[in-house]
Amino acid sequence: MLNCRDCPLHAHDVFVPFSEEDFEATQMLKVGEMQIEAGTPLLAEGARAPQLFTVREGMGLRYKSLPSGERQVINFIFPGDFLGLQAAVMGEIQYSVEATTDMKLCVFDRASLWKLFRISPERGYDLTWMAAVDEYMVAEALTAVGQQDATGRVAWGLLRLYNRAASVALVRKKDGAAPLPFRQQDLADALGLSLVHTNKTLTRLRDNGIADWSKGWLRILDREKIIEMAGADGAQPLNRPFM
Amino acid sequence: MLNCRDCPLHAHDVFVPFSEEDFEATQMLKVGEMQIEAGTPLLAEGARAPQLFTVREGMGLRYKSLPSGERQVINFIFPGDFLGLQAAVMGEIQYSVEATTDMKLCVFDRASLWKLFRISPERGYDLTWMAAVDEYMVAEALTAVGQQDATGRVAWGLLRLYNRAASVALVRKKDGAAPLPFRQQDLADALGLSLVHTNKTLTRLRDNGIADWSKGWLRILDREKIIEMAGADGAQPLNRPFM
DNA sequence: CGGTTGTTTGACGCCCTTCAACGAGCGTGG
DNA sequence: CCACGCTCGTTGAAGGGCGTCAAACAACCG
Repeated sequence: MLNCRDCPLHAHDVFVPFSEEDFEATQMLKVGEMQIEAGTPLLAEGARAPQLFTVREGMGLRYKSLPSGERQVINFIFPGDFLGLQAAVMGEIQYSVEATTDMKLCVFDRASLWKLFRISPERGYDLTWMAAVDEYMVAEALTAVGQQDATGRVAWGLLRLYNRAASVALVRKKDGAAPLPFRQQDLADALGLSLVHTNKTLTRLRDNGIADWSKGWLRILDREKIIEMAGADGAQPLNRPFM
Repeated sequence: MLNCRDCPLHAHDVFVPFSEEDFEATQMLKVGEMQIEAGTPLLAEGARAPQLFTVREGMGLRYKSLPSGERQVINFIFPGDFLGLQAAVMGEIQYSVEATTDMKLCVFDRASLWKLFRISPERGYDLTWMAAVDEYMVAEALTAVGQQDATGRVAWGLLRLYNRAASVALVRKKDGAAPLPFRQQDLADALGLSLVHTNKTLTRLRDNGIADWSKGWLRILDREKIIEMAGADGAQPLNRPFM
């Protein structure tokens, strides 16, 4: 089992460095590792998962389904994301998580989560911080979906995905492209747009030399422009702890 | 200064009861009280507020502004809400909070928040819980705004507002009406709809005997129907701690 | 090579936005 | 006491952005 000290996630600047105590407390909570294949559901709405996960490799989707059968993608999952915290503290899972690519996960015991707060107040603080960052990201999505038109939303979505990929060093050196293993339908469900209109908007962004997402890779061609279209400041993802 | 033991918020079932230690730890962090008038900004985007607030009385809005001048209402503020946690852990405020009615607040010192985790692991755990609940609520809003049409969104918004008011005993006995001091523009900005269309949808709900929001009071006329229209289960707001 | 999944493109229509104007309520000042 | 201005709610008309329907294309796979 990989020692937390050797976790490759520490290499990335977005993540706040661990102290000696952080390593010990985190290691104590870790109960194992897990690998799942692309397409596998990891958490399901309404279920009672006894585990918490940190994503070490791979990407996925977090979404909520409606009675009508549609779904809202709440967030895209990247390495460093911590899954199940909401379920752990609130008692029941309110959303589903699915692996889009193969994933490697670290597994933590949900029942002993509260112990972490006692063993290491610093790590407890970090958990609150992580929850706050999650809320911030969802609130940003809500703002984009609620206030922007289709072009703005797609621009915002691509920029967010690119920045998140870049923050964990997934960008390809030779051409600055980020891997994006999702379907257009996934982006459409995240932005509250129809598949068809999402597709047409992506085509327009490509033709206009703004951004090109094809064959699973995303390149930002005009960063200035897409930031403006996304109604965003150019800020990179905020620093945050991970588990 | 009101002692935490005498806080009227304890009367409501939505809130998890305090233990003896919870009282002590909370009281220790409390530095004062504050009253503000309707219309006053409480927190402003980009600012560095040194304080945290628990709403004891009154209602407000939490929103994010775009460069274009529009705003997305992230959530409506009710008694029991804890404000500024995100700012405290993430370092900078990402949204604004405004009082819609007069408000009474308890004030906590931001700088000593991290101490709380050391003094009382239970309260630290509660803070994470509260942050998770916040994220859950924003995610629900995102789902409504992203996947529902105007009727569904307005139904969802009214139902959410009614339930939140009911959970802190704001419902008027004689006719089951909840006070709703907001403007139609506020609801429109929360749902990503234009003011005009929000108004027309509200009129339709009223004419169809679903819900009646007028003169600042909201009555749910057909609970079954509005739950179905909102694409929600009939679940009441989740139990949660408060500060 | 047929089946499946995902992308692309065109046509059509409606839900919602925008523009515009009026009414209601209320506080202020003459 | 009424006039005036301001905010908020209400209503009608017109136009377009985006959803829906439909079908073809591309890639992959057993």
